[in-house]
Amino acid sequence: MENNLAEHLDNSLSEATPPANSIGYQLRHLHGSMARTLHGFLRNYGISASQWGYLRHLYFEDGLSQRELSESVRRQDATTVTFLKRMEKNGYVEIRSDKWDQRKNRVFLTKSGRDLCASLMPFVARIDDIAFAGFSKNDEELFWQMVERMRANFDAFGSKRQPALAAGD
Amino acid sequence: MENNLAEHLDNSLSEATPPANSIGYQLRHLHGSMARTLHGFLRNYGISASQWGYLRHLYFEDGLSQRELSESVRRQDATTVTFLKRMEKNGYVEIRSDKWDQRKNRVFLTKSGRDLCASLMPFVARIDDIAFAGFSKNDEELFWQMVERMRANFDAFGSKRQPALAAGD
DNA sequence: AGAATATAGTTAGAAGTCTAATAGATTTTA
DNA sequence: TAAAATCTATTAGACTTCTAACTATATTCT
Repeated sequence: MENNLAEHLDNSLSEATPPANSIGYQLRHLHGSMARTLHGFLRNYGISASQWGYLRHLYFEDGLSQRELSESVRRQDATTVTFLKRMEKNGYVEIRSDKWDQRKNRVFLTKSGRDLCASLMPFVARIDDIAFAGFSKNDEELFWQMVERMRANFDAFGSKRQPALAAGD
Repeated sequence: MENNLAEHLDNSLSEATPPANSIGYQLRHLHGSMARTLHGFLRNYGISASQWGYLRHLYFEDGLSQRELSESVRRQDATTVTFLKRMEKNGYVEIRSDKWDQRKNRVFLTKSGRDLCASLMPFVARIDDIAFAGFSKNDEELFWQMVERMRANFDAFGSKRQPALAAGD
């Protein structure tokens, strides 16, 4: 992949793009299909895809503060509060106030939460197998690189952002 | 890309996958970065990314029934109702009852809605330029193929679905 | 024609997410 | 040390989306 960002952007204040050709539409569509499949796996356990994201992270690393957890799963602090309330009520997580810093809460997976994750994990892992079915090892690797590259492109654009489109132009 | 779906799935009731390696996490992350960028473009116009999806579709094809519109943008009928109420109030769309079938409404973009789309379109089109910056034409093409393939994989799995994981296993 | 079925759109209610404002705890600075 | 700034979590309110139940209209079948 060559890196010709500037040029690439310049020669294309492009023409109108039909929806189905846009990255936004396609990404959303793909994400939707994936989420539906995941939801199918989790439905019977009363766990949403979003909750699964939290639980899985805690399965690999718990004892995080709420802030750290939020960042790990890329959601806002406020969203995490909602998640924790529900999962604590269900007995899957436990929240203990940090010993040295009274502001912080530490989030732990309970035995019950850990067991749940362990039993679900192999099934959920199939999501990835389904996604990449028919991909060569090489293509799979390439796909990850592309996704990484693309995300970096957006993030780079976001940080050195132009002074925002004026409204009414 | 070879098509060895069945085999691929069989030899992998895989081990636990760390979050950051999962397609779910990565897709959501990428989609989030993209959506934030899009939101930045639209913010000053008081249009959400979701609304943009509807408007853009109508820009290319209006006169659809609500049902058809919902399917086009892959949202539920109920969601479309919410969208239409707001956009009609803002004067961007107009709803006329179908002449031959009283159940149906036909959705049209107003002059004002069409102008808005036209002025936003070139900016929003940059989203795709940003996404693919640094990609060769070939890589871009490959990426689309992979996305298409992946989505097909999920859809295929969804339709011939197993009798759903029993709860409590 | 009249009853049963199907289709289009709406409403109600729940869940998930975000932003902005707030309260409490800790650290920095004057 | 006291005041100011910063950090952590929470609350309040908005928005988007979904599912399920409902209403109105059309179509099909006997």
